[in-house]
Parts: sequence; structure tokens; C-alpha cells
Amino acid sequence: MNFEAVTIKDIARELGISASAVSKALKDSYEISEKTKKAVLECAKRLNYRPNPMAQSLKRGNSKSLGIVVSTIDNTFFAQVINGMESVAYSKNYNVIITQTHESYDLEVSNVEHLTVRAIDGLLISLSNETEDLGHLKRLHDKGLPIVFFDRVTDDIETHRVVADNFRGAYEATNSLIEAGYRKIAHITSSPHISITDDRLNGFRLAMSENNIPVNEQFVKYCLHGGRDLNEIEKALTELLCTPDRPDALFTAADRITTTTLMLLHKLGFRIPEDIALLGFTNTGLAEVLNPSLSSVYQPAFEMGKKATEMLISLIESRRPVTEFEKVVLPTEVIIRDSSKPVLIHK
Amino acid sequence: MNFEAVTIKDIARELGISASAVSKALKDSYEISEKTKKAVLECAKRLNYRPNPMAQSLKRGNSKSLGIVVSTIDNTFFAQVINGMESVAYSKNYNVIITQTHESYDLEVSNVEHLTVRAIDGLLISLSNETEDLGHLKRLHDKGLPIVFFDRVTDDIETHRVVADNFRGAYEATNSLIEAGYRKIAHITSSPHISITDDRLNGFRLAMSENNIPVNEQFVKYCLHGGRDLNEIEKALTELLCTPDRPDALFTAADRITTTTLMLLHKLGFRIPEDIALLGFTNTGLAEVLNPSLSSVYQPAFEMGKKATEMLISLIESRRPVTEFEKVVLPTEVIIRDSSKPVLIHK
DNA sequence: TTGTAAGCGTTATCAC
DNA sequence: GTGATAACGCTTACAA
Repeated sequence: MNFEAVTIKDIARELGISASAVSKALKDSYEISEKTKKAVLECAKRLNYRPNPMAQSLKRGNSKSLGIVVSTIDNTFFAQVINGMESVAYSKNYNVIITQTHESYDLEVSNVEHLTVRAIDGLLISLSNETEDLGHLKRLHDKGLPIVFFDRVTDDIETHRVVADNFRGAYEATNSLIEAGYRKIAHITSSPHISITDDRLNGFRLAMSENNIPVNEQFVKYCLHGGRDLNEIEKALTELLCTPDRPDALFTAADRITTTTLMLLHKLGFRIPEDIALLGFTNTGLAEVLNPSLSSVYQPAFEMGKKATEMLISLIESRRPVTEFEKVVLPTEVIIRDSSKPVLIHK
Repeated sequence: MNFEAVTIKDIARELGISASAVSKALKDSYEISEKTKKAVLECAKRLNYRPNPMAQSLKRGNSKSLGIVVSTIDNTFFAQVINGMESVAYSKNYNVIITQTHESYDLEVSNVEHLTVRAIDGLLISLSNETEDLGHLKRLHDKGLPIVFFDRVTDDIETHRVVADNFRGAYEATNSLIEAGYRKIAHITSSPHISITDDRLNGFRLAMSENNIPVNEQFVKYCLHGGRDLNEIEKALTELLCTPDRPDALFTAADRITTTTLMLLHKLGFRIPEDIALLGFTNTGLAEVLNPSLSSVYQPAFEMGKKATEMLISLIESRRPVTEFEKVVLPTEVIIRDSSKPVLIHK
């Protein structure tokens, strides 16, 4: 760029040596004398030389950047995942390029396109709520683009996957509701298209059946937009709560759904847990503070980001084609909360 | 990249013409015959040719990508700003690279470094809470890197700035509290280092003084971490509320501060607005739902992102050096809410 | 209308 | 130990 114009040639000219000597000196090649190295290093520092990553990429055939595709960055869970990804990527000298699908299949396709055009070395992706067809990803994968799926994964593409233990998290969470005496438990969850929805639903079902509690199918509500659409959740809640035989507890299956449900319950004048119990997957401090009386299910977001990125970078940097793929399941943490919180102050 | 290996040469070879003819045909040059163009286009599509952006950048001396620096993406306001930025950038064929400072000066410096090393064409930045020294940005600006500041701006660097009308927003918000009958109004705000803090505080002070209400300086609380640190706000709240002559209303000056305050008030058992009124800057749907009885100050986040990006791209693409810089002030929206919300259902 | 050649900044290979 | 040279993929004078 014009504003960062110091190149290897400038150093070469300055010292009266060749560009290739400078290049070698800068990477501490054994071919170059100590004296020259010292002079080059000094000069590079003095002129504030920075290698041009474009030129390096062009030469080396890689870009040292990773593409990230999430539904939205405005979500505590994904924000934490991205933080984990950044931490590993930066430590290994990779950059990340973040894109959002806003839960749209079309945007997912065009973002993936955008990223590969921009020449990424690998892709970290959590599928959008809408996505059913994986053609766009299969094609890239077949061409050799390393891909790691996280959170919302698919088994249709042979590669690494990192997920939280959604099944166990849902199972334990449901159990804790049952232990607390609740029986009429409703489950508000995401789109049926994505992998995690099934896992959580199955955990819920197992806990219920182990306790000989039949699942009322009217009490299972899907939210196609995953909590981003307030109306969708409002509708689900209305249907659940506007009946004489309404649930005595809600189990919400995603960060946004939990937060939104909490908001709506407050708005509707329901006290928690006196009027209705609420337990949900959440990575927002919010739910725990507003809802101190019950457990919540915390997803290992930062760890997930780290793990996925480590796996991706190892895929990228492995010399030979990888044939063994791993599905890593990280433990979900069910936080059992103590309802005896001190109330600090006089009103 | 190895997985996307179709180059201009492949097309040239396929058609038995030269690479430069292909290049020209692809950009619809007048020099090339219609027949050749058609053949090239067909072949490019058939082979799924994608230009290598690295090579283009190297040649053209630009990267068609913009750097974004925000404190954190896990914040409704910044997430909305980024959405606005993406919408403009994509429409003009720019990519964005998002980085977070987590309110740390050191991270701000290293991110900016990272971005320029990665060769961005321009920088969109909202200063971190901690930043006082602007040397790192001044140096880049002097070298010719186009920069646009948004939200948390500085007057020390001669360039475009985009802000919300924080002064007016705070003024109107405070007025609405006063009109509602509150007199003992506390102000919880961000770090005193950043520009918006002063603007908001001044709006608050003007409204108070116009109504002949003295500002109790004990009622003005600064949060150096801008609401990210729960303890900081808890401390401020405790100090404010644990006195006999406590405030009857809180005016919070930032999205995260509003949300966190809301959480803590609930936790402490304060009802809003019966026990204490709360009015704040917020871009989260949350606050409005939980706090339906009062106004809230909505920042034009999406518009801010759009405007800042338009200005940056015009800076980048302007041929001659720009000497006239603009400070755009977007209107803040004070939403007066109706407390008569229907409560839907029987408990 | 098309082809040739040089060059963007870097690096690898080979010669000196 | 150091320097020429070619190459990465693309663009653009300029030559044909």
C-alpha cells in the first residue's frame, strides 16, 4: 500500500546488497553472515519494514487466514466462540475473517463464496438454521478446502466436528427440574434442521422417560429463527401459557431463546420461579442473574472455538491427506445455583 | 490455493489465446472482439474461474478490504454498527476484517498493527475505553491510511468522524425523567477518557440546570470498563442506593451499562419504576421489554455503520488528497414508551 | 484485435 | 556468503 511502502528492496538499496540477501537475512538463513544479518535487521527496524502479506501469500500459495461463518455475532455464545478462535489463530499467526449468515441459507452460500474468493486457508462454520442442502460446502471440501464444523454440525461431510455435549446437558438440566419437583415441563428449542436441536431434545426425552413422565408433544415448541424473532417466541409462549393445563416449568434450548423467554415472562408478569420455573441453555450472564434460583446450562464456547481452530490449523498444516476425522464432544456445564442470594440494600 | 487452482492461464491455454487477452476479455475491454469475449466468459464459467484476490491486490496496490476496530462484538450496539458497515462494504465490493480491543489500549495498538500488516485500504475505528495516546493512529494517518472514527471519536486527528447526537439524546432523556417528576437523578456513565462520555454528561447537566436542579456530584458514576465489568457497576449501584438520600431515578449512558444495571436492580429486588426509575441508552430489545414504563435512548447504530463506511470508501477512492473533513452527527432517537401494556394471560 | 513483456513484493534455486 | 533470476497470478503499456 502507498502508506506502508517500505519493501525489501528499500533495505537492499540502503545497504547496497541484493534483495534476496535481505530476504534470507530476515529469515535467519545459515547462508548469510552474522554481520550482514545484523545490518539488515537494524535497517529493517529503522525503516519500520513490514513484509507484504499479499506478496508472501502469492508466493507461498496460502493466505494465513481462516474464514469463520456463524449465524450472528450478536450472540454471547458465538461471541465467546469467536474469542476462542481468535486466541488460537493469532497465536499461530493466522488471521480470521468473520461473516454472518443471519440464519439465512442464501447468505451462508454467498459468504462461503466470498471467503473462498478471498482465499482462505480453511473454514470454521456453524450451519445456519435454514441450511438443509450442503452442496456449496461439499464442493469446496472435495476441492480440498479444510473445513471444521462447530456447534451446528453435519455428518454428511467427512471432516472434524466440535460440539458441546448437548445431549448430556439437556439430560442433566431436565433431571434437575424433575428433582426440584416439576413435572409439566415444556421445551422451547431451535430449528429442527440443525443437529443440536435433536441432541437436546433427546436428552430432554430421556430424562423424562427415565422418570416415567410422559412428554406432552404440545409442550415441545420449535423456533425456526432461533430466538432472533421475538414474535416467534411470543407465539410459542402464548400457546404454552394460555391453557388451563399450562406447564409449570420451561426448558429453553438456546442462548437467545432463553434470554428472550426471560424478557417475555417478565413482560407478561410471570415471576420466576414462583409462577413458572425457567431453566435454559445460556452463555449470557444475564439469565443467571435474573434467574438465580435455578440451574442453567453453560456451553463451553471459548473452548469450542479454541478446539475447532486447533483442529483446522492442524488440517491445514498436515502434509498428507487426512483420512481419520474426529468428532470432539466437549462437556457442557450444568450450573446448579443456590437460591439463597443476599439482597444487599434497603429500598 | 491448491483447491481453487483455475487461473487465467488455464483459460488461455484452453482457448489457445494469451493470458492478457483473457484478462482484457474478462473486464470487457473494448480491445477484444465479441467472439473472443464470449468464448472466454463461457470458459471461465465452465472452469469455475475465480480471480486470485492476492494477485490482484499485489498488482493494484490495494486490498479491497476495510479494517474494523471495536471494543467488543458482543454488544448489540456494535453488532448493529458492524451490520451497517458490512452492508455498504459488500455493496461496493469491499471485505471487512473485524477486530476487538476488549477495551484494552494494548490490544488496540496490536490490532491496528495487525490490520495494516494485512494491508487494509482503510480503517473504521471506535476507540477503546482505555485509549489516551493516539500515536499509533497518527503515524498511520500521516502515512496516508484513510481512517474514519465512529462513536468514540477524537478531534486530535484530522479526518471524518461519525457520532450519534449524544448530547441531545442525553438532554432529552434527562428532560423526560424530569417531566415525569423525578428530581434526584443519578448518572452512570462510561470512562471519562472517551468522547461520548462528555457529550452525554453535558446533555444531562444542561437539562438539570435548565430545570434548576443541582447535580449531586456523588450521583455521577464512571465505569472504566464500560459495563463489561459487573463488579464495577455493582459497586456504583451500591454506593448510590445504600444511602438514605438515594436517587429516585437512574440515567445510564451506554448499552452494556443499561443492561447490567437492569439485571442488578432485579437481583437486588428493586422494582422498576415503582422503587426506582431507570432510563438509559440502549440498543438491546431487552431493556425496552423489561422496562416498558419509561423512555429509552436508541442510537442509530446501523446508520452509523453505513455512514462511516460510505465516508471511508469515498476517502479511499478519492483521487486527490482530501482536506475538508466532516463530523457527521446522526440523530439519537428518544423513545417515549407507553406504560399501558396489556398483560396477556392468566397465571 | 491480439500478443508480448514488465512488474507488483517476496522467495527458492542456482550460479558465482 | 552473496547475487541474479524466475516464479506466484494478474494487469497494463506497448508492440504487432
